[in-house]
Amino acid sequence: MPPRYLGEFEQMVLLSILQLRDQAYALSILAELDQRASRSASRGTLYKTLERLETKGFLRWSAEEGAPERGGHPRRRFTVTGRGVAALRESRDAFRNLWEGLDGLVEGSGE
Amino acid sequence: MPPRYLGEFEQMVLLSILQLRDQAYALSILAELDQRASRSASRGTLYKTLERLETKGFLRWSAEEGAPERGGHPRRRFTVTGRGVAALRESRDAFRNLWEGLDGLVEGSGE
DNA sequence: TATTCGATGTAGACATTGTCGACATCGATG
DNA sequence: CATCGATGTCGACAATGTCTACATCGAATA
Repeated sequence: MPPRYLGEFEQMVLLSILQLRDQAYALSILAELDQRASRSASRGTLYKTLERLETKGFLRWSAEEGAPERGGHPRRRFTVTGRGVAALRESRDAFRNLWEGLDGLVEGSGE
Repeated sequence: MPPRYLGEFEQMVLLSILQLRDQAYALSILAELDQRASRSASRGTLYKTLERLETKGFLRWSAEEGAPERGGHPRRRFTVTGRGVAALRESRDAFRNLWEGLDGLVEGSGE
């Protein structure tokens, strides 16, 4: 039975792809992650996650068409599948319920 | 160097404790998780997470004082530390930025 | 033209987190 | 005394997070 939930980083990656629309390439995902979530990760880390996410059917990719083809490898463009979006939504809802009413409490004086 | 981020389940556990205020006992945390996030987990899973969270300084616990003392073990009451709250806040902010503007997109027609 | 650089991606290893089931304690009940 | 219920502890293993090599190939450059 495959895992039922998305890990923390997996969610971030999926969300970054969604944000980038048709510009979701590995390197730009890394930049998006860094900008929006102040989260830095190596390319290896990202690719591993991308690979697992694909295996689970949460994302797809296609080699960039009619593109400059500058490197030794064709650049891959990633897109989130419907299942991926659904998983994201479920997780978001769960957290919304868990956070309900806590914002003020958490924003006030600590400890 | 200890890990910088909270895992998905760790966040949920911390949030459940916050929701329960002074009623955060292991079994009630499990119930809270199930009710708010439809997330079920065994006691073993929860205790392991609780133990790791404590090691990282994100939560504390105290044996229930002047209580009925019904079982072989004193019941433990959990509370989130200031560091725990801060970690939660950071994670929440990161996700807020990542979700920015995507709600509509995700709510609409799928795939 | 040989070297280096930049943009990609792959592979393998290992650390952290998520997950359980089995085991143990002890008062209350049958 | 055998069970049950409320607690916790342990040890094993699966899933996720993370990095450092390593490899390719066009372009820029020495």
